[in-house]
Amino acid sequence: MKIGVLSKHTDCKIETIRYYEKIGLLFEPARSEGGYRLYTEDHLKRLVFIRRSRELGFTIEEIRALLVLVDGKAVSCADVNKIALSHINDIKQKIQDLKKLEKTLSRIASQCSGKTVPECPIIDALFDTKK
Amino acid sequence: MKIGVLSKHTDCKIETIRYYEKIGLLFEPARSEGGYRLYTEDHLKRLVFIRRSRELGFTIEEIRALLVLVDGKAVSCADVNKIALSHINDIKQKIQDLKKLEKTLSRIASQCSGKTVPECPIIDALFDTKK
DNA sequence: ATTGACTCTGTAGCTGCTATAGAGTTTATA
DNA sequence: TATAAACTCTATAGCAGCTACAGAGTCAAT
Repeated sequence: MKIGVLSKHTDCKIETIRYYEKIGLLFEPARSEGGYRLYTEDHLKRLVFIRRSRELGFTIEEIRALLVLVDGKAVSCADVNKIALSHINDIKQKIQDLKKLEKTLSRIASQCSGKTVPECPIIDALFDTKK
Repeated sequence: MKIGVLSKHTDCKIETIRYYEKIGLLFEPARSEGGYRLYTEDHLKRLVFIRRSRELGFTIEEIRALLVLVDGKAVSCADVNKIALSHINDIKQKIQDLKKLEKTLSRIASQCSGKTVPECPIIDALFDTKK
């Protein structure tokens, strides 16, 4: 399977596939006589894993850690669970932060009349250090 | 006011202040004989504005747009409101996306026994293209 | 034989900083 | 007054996670 085919199967850009190889997430594939990369089903499976993990917001380093476990003979579910739970906590934290942000911004914006006037409560609020 | 003093007043690293100057958010200040930057109260106010906006998640380009309005003679509250509302919508969208993510991940992780066993439902789920 | 589609490597760009290196300047102390 | 300490200068490279070139070579079909 050439890189373009793999790319279409995984919805992953060709450059990104080469990037994953470069940073060591994907094993180097065999090459054709002319030097084209030739991928196997194993590469496809692995790339699907990587893309799915990225979709779920795992960082490259987290994925690297997961792949070490995958590559190990016996996967320890406890290790995997640890990474996943830590990631879930990160997401929860981000949601909380964003909610707070949205509240603050909405409060500020609600003071705006929307008319074209020389003074603007939003701008004033941004010049202000107080929360 | 030298850059170190401005840095302390605004909780903004020296490198970041120089960076803001380089990308045109901060006006170039006067210089001392030896070439040190000398800031005024206006610079301080403007930097507070930038930092506060960043805290609220505005991007550099959004801040650039806000500053154009600030620098204009009469601030149109309608224009400012437009930028702010668009930003609030971005945040709301991000919250929704993260919530969905968390739900999916939690569902996957809940299937994990946490024991050290050879098979792992989290890993299996990551190998799976289906959501 | 030639066209077109594909792939190759290498490098630079994106956001918003942060962190060096190596030099020069200012201020405080001896 | 000398000198050390603290500060600042410019320029460049690095972070994540890709993406987008340029310029060359390869493969498949006509």
